[in-house]
Amino acid sequence: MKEVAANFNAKVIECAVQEHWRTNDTYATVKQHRSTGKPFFFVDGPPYTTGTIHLGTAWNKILKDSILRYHRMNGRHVIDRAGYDMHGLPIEVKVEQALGFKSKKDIEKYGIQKFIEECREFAIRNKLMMDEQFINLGVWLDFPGAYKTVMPEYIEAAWWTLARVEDKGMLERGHRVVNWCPRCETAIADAEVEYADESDPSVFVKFPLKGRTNEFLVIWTTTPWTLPANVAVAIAKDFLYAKVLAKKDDKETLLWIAEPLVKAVLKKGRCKDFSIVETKKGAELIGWEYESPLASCVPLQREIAHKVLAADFVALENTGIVHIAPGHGWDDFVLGTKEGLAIVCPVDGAGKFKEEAGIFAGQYVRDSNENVLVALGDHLFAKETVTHRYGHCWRCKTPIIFRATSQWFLKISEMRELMLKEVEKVTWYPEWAGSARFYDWIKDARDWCISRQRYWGIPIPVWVCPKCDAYRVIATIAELEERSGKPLLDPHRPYVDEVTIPCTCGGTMKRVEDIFDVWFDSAVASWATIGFPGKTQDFENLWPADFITEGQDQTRGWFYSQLGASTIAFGKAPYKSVCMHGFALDAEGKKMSKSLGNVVTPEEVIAKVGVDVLRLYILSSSAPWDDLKFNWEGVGTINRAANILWNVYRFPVPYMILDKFEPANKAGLWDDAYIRANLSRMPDEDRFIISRINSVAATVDAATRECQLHRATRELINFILEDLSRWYVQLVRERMWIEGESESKHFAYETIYYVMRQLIGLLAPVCPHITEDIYQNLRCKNDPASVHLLDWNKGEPALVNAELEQAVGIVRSFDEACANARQTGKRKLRWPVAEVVVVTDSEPVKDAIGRRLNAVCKDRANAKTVRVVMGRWERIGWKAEPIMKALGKGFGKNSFAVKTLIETADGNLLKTEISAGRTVKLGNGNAVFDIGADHVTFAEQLPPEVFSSSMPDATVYVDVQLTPELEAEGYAREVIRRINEMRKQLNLAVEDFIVADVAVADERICALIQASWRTGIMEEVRARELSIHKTGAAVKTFEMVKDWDVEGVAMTIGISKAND
RNA sequence: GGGCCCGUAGCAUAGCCCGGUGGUGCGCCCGGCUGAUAACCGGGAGGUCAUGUGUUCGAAUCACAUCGGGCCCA
Repeated sequence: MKEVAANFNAKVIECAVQEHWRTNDTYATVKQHRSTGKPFFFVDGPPYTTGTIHLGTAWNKILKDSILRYHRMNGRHVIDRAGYDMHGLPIEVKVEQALGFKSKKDIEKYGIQKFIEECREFAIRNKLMMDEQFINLGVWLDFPGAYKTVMPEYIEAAWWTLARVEDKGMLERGHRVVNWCPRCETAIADAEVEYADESDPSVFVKFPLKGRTNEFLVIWTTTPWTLPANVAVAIAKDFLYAKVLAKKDDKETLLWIAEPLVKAVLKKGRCKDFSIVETKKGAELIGWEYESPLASCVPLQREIAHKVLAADFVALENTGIVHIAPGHGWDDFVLGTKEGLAIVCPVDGAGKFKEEAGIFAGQYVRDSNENVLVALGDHLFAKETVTHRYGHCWRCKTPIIFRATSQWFLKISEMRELMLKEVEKVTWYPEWAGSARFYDWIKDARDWCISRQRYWGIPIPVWVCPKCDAYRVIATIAELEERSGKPLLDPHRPYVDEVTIPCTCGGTMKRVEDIFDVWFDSAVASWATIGFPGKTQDFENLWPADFITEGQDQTRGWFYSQLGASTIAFGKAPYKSVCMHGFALDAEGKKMSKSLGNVVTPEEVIAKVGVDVLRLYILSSSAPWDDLKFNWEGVGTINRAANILWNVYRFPVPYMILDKFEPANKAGLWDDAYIRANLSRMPDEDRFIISRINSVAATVDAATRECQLHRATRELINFILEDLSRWYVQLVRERMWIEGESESKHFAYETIYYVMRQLIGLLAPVCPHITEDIYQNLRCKNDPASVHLLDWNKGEPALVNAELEQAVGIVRSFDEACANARQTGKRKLRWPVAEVVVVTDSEPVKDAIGRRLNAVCKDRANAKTVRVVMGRWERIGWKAEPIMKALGKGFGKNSFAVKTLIETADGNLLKTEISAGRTVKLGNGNAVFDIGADHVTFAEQLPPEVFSSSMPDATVYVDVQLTPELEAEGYAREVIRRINEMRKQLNLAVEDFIVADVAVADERICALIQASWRTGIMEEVRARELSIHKTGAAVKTFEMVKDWDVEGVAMTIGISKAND
């Protein structure tokens, strides 16, 4: 055992521990040690490799690490491969920005090969940076062996999965409306759309009805640019529609609008005069034909037969008539498919109108809105601007458009039922994350568009024959090489694009150009991480995963993508349990964002308080699934708790070293045999703390098993502060100071050693560095080489003593009540008191304070005696207090006399009689009055210099009255304290001797101390010589002389170090 | 507009499932201890339990509505 640094310096400790782990390869040793245990298959949700980690990412890994460390200590062989998500649009966008690119054309010009190599380089660079940051957090995952979505084996897993999807008939090549980013020129998934406020025109447009003059349908839209693609309007069958005669500027028109909305619409069109000509049910409008108001300038529109249809999504909003452009809206598309409408889409991938859009050709759709309105001319009925939530590309923030294109889909909508069933089988922490949140999300799931028209991703392994249109899904690289007859250098674009396969029809199959949605990459992680399909053994033994944990945003992300892919490929969920965690917010509960300037980085926190405190803070301050409001004060509090842990650990070490203490062990291997064997002979405080640490262990174990790390950590912090520091250490101090051999001291050493060993074991998953540092200093020479090699303590019921814990609880309440009463009585703890009396009716209180822990009570209370009185303490008197209101009623003008009688009567006697239900006669000679229960109340009357305070089930009375003996002791204690203070100021060593002189101004006090305490003081301050005398006598020269005011008595104290 | 979660003293949290005096920590003020000491301990003040309505003898707790925050969706 070594001396321990006086100041707790987390950074120094953590650096040293990390270095120790590196040189001893501790992580590998721990894994090796557990390699024969029951497997615990964990899958790391792969963070995306852009830039540095933030507090939320840190939280995520800290949570994972703590839970996995717990399982390792419980003997599990943890599959702990880290993972990284390294493909996809976010990286492409970053690289594009770095290269100053504006569109896909720039990429093509630059060369796809060069471009993807840039992307690869970017991803790898970031991955290495993130490795380092995670390792600095103390996270023990397999980082060198991490799965990376860019590896050929990984890509193969995605390919294999798609082939499997195809086998199940769940892959569909379809011409559908998808979310489209016109900047990235690709389809994006629902999950990639971000909603933000956008300003758009809100317009009401008149569509002329065919064969009628001056009669129109009025529609509403916020996307005028979709009007060139209009093919129909939709109404609701059951709504009532009105034909309105509207007058404006002396012109009359006939307008069809849903009847309840007429007034509002005409107001927007500034028509003051109008009248309803006729009304019809929506059903009667079906089949009406109309013409496009853009027919003259958009050739495409002239070829379309526009008509009125019914649709159930039409709401009683705006005009009640909905513009339908099946090429540019999801509902429109579904309706169009059902009704056999033309799916027109005169917009290209870059969001520009094609030739068929006539005068708008070449214009960017959002820029063309104004031109469309101009072209509408008189058909524009009303126009205003709205700000509404609109979808944006998650990466480049460009407003998305809907566009009908040819894409590849996973038929999720057909899997919903099975997915919902599987969700129910998964254990969710918290329960509602699955049963409510995730369940609702899946209920509404649509088919998943998995194709992207981009470059940096897993190429979709589909080869199509241009001659016969047949396609083939390739499952593995080997299959591709075999069919193509050529080796594959790299399964990425553009290398894979060059590979062709002969078709059975004689044609040559070419790969479709698309790559996978990056969410599909991570969707296959649970089997890709164990090498499937390349290797199958681990898959058969391990899959599905025992546990995953990610943030609440992954409900629609990874929880979902994995479930979808897995349910199609294997018919079941890829995980058995899921813990959903929250987000890291700022102290006000707002999202941390660069623009708000409220971002706190993990580095900042680590720089101030170190990693373990950050870990303990994050895990203890909120439940995993609640959002974390980051708060520096809270961090400070946890740091203080860590500091107290350090002090508690440090406190006995010097004494143990001095005594060459070594805990009882067998051949250098420590266990708790000594504690078990000697427990019954140990002092109560030792048995208490041993019991407590085992109760705590049981609580911590139960909480951790349920992912309730906040409960586990709070329990541990509470134990350190309350039980260890504030209680046990206070009680055990004197035993540490015993010089020479002592069984009592030895018990204390063994106890505190045992408790520290158990405590650091329980704390090791959360604070891996501090506990390792402490363990390395405490371990016996043949003990396991790391705290992380220890077995978990679930709490040993045989060592738990509930009655004792309860008794100590009572004594601690007593302790607090004493302090309270002393404070009221203005008697410092240093000054002894003659007696403390506890009045109670409770047997447990009586037993704890009066018998079992009486010695502790006396010590804590600094009292000569502590005794318990059941029922009533004879020194407590009762004072009768008249109730004047009642006296006035009962005694009229004699009230005042009665009042005096009551006040001067013997309160005790009065109370006894009245409590027994009798009346008491009080008189002053001339008159006698009957006093009953109505007339008086009783107040407790304490003897002089007795002060009380209440505790649960009892009242504590402290008698602070001084006797000469008590006074002498009190002053003696004051002198001792001051001499010791001066010793410290002189920097004397604990074992140094001194000579001292005390001059006291008050003759009586001087005599008191002199008479009984001179020797006592000399012992306590290690004085060779001590003179106590009245002020004024000649004083020798001392190294230090100080004047003191001791409770109003002036003293001059001089001390010097004794020679020799 | 919809789903889920959260709202308790200046700050952070427990209690809510299963209704019966709202605990705790930090900070603040006062005090104690002085061989854990640039540490440690005690006491005190501080609460419309977001708001409103309902159920009930009784609501922080149950129900409904509103407001505010977060995540997700349309």
